[in-house]
Parts: sequence; structure tokens; C-alpha cells
Amino acid sequence: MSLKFGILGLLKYERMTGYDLQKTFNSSLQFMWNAKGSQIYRELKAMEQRGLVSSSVIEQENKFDRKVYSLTEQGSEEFLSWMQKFPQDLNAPIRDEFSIRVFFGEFISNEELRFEIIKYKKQQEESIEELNVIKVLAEQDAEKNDMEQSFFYWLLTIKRGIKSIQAEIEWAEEALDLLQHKRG
Amino acid sequence: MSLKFGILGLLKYERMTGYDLQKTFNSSLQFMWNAKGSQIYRELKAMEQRGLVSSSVIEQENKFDRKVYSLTEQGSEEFLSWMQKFPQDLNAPIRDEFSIRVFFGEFISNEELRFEIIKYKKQQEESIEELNVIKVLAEQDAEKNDMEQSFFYWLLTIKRGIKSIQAEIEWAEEALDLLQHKRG
DNA sequence: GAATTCATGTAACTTGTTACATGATTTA
DNA sequence: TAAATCATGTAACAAGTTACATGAATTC
Repeated sequence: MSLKFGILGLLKYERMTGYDLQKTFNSSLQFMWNAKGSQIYRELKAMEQRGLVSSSVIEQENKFDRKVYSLTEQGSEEFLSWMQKFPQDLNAPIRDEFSIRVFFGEFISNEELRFEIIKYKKQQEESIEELNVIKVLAEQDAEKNDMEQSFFYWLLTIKRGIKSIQAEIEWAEEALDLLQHKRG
Repeated sequence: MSLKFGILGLLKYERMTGYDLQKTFNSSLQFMWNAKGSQIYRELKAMEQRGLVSSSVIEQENKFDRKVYSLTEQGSEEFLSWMQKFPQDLNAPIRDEFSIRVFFGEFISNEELRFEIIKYKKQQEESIEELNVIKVLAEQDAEKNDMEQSFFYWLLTIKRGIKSIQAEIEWAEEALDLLQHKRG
């Protein structure tokens, strides 16, 4: 897919600036999708030309202008029809650098590999903590707003994230154990 | 990273044609890295220009020629130095379409979402079976050749693949349960 | 006063996909 | 003899990254 549908979906909740989208992708959605500003603004521009979104400049007191994007009817339709058509092959295209490096593990020393896996494991543990922060954020949002619906689905994806990271941690432990007792 | 290092690493084991690389990426390595022929041949061309690989045409009886690539000294060095430098951030750049779709789950019906998650779960189950086939393949290779070393690391990555897919299946079950008892 | 965040972009480049083209060899 | 696999590419496009540029507002 492309960033496009992520943007379309977020704008379905509320109008936002490019910067807001950027913040959303790189904080609360960071564990499933991220994007650089340069890509977001470029995409937004293309989407506006195609009539999927429209922008209006909002003047603010003591602050400078914000270019706020909202969904057009057409954009909303395109998003909804995309949601109706889940792709046949749902497997994320895997392009997993860490796996490739482990696969070529014989070209570095046992100690070096173990060091890298330990580092990896620590990072995964940090990721789980970050995800828990996001989880709290989601729960707070749910209390404040009338967003119980989105909250539920957001939580589903957070749970998925946590489960998959836990699997990584378990694997790392097993791998470290195997490497430690390996000889040759 | 780029395809480049995957190619470099495979050529470190043995000389291969573009087609061989394609087969390897899309069978035994398919769960961690894949690539289309068009990309592989393009990459190979660029790598040859940069002196990382060299090609020679091998004539065969009753078959047409094969353009076989092998690592140059320079290519080998570049690969080894890449192996020495694991990136700081080892998290794969997540761009997870399935999660995004679940996240926007409120825009389709409960039944539709459940249907998609069931489909997803089945696919993951098939993936595990495929991975088990690859596992058997790896074990056979290890017996035939003197490749115990690569076999060990290959198996490490296969185990990682299986663990992570199992986590997906568990999540799917939990999600289905939550969706079934959800109301609103 | 310095650093960070807010805010919006452009340009060049890299990586990956899709569609197309060609043609021999092997297998069902 | 039809389909699949072997084998090698080109061209155009889509998606993502890096580097750069600008400057106001806010926080330390």
C-alpha cells in the first residue's frame, strides 16, 4: 500500500496539518507505520491535486498560519473502498535486515553475534516499554473523548505489537543460549 | 539496507547467476528477504560496475549460456565490513498494512473484520508449514554438504520466523475473541 | 541566550514494483 | 503440444530516504 491510505484514514477522524500527521505517524502509530515530513507533504500535495483532500489556511493569533487538510467526499469514498478490499496476501513484505545478518552469522565471531543479539534484545525490551506508554495514552484518550470505537481498534494493534516483540525477546534468549553452547 | 548485501553474502558461499540468486531469495530465504528478477539483475549490473562482483559466461552442453557472478576481493571486504557494523536501530522499519487496516477497523463491520482476521490466521498457519518445509530443506542440506556452519545460522533465522508467526496466530485468536464479544 | 519544537516545503537519490520482451529447454 | 521453468534483461513508475532550506514560537 502507500502512505496515502494512512493519511486518508487519519483525516477521516479529523482535519489535520501535515505536521499533525507527521506527529501521529511518528508517535502513536510509530509501531505500525512511520513517515518523514518530506514524504507526507509531497503525498498531501498529490492527493490534493487528485481531489482526495482539500486544504484551507487557518489563521491563528500570536501564531503563524496552519494549512489544515480535510477529506473530500471523494477521498472518503476511496478510503472506504480500500478498507473493503483487504489484499489476498496479507503477509507484510518481509525485508528483515536483522535476520539476514544473523543468517550470515558465520562471518563474524560467536562473541560478536551474541553481543549484537543482546543489544537487540535490550532494544526490544525498550520497545515494549514505549508501547506501554502508547497504551496508556490510548486509554487516556478514550476517557477524555468519545472515541471508544477507535480506542478499541488501536488497542488491538498495540496488543499485536507487544505480542510480536515478546516473541522476538524469547527468540533472542533461545538464540543466545544456543550460541553460548555452540562449538566449532 | 539494500539487496546488495544479501547478494554479496550469498556469493560469498558460491558463484551464482542472477537466476540462482532469485531462486534463493524467493525460496529458502523468502521468509526474511525477497526480490524480483528485475531488481536483482539491475543491482548486479551496478555492483559489477563498482567492482564488487565479476561475471563470466559459462558455456554448457545442450543448454544455453549462464552468466555466473562471483565476489571480487573488494566485494568480499565490503560485505565483511558491513557485517561488522550492525546498525544502531535494529528495529525493522515497520510498514505494516495489516495493522493499519485493523487500526481503522471501525470503518468496516465487525463481521467483515473478523472474516479478514480469520483469513489472516489461516495464512499464518500456512506460512508456518512452509517454514517447516524450509527447515527440512536446511537439515537435508546440512547432511549432504559440509555446511554445518551456515546450517546453524539458517536454523536460527527459521526459528525466529516460526516464533514470530506463532505470535501472530495467538494474537489473531485473542482479537477474534475480543471482537466476538464486543458490542457497540 | 540556546535548544527544541512548530511548520512547510524542495531536490536528488535509492529502493522496490509492474509491465513488457525474448526465446530456449524441460516436463506433464 | 501446452505449460512451466530456465534465463536475462529494459523502461516506467511508486514509495521511501537524505540533505537542505527557512524562519517563527516556545521552553530550558
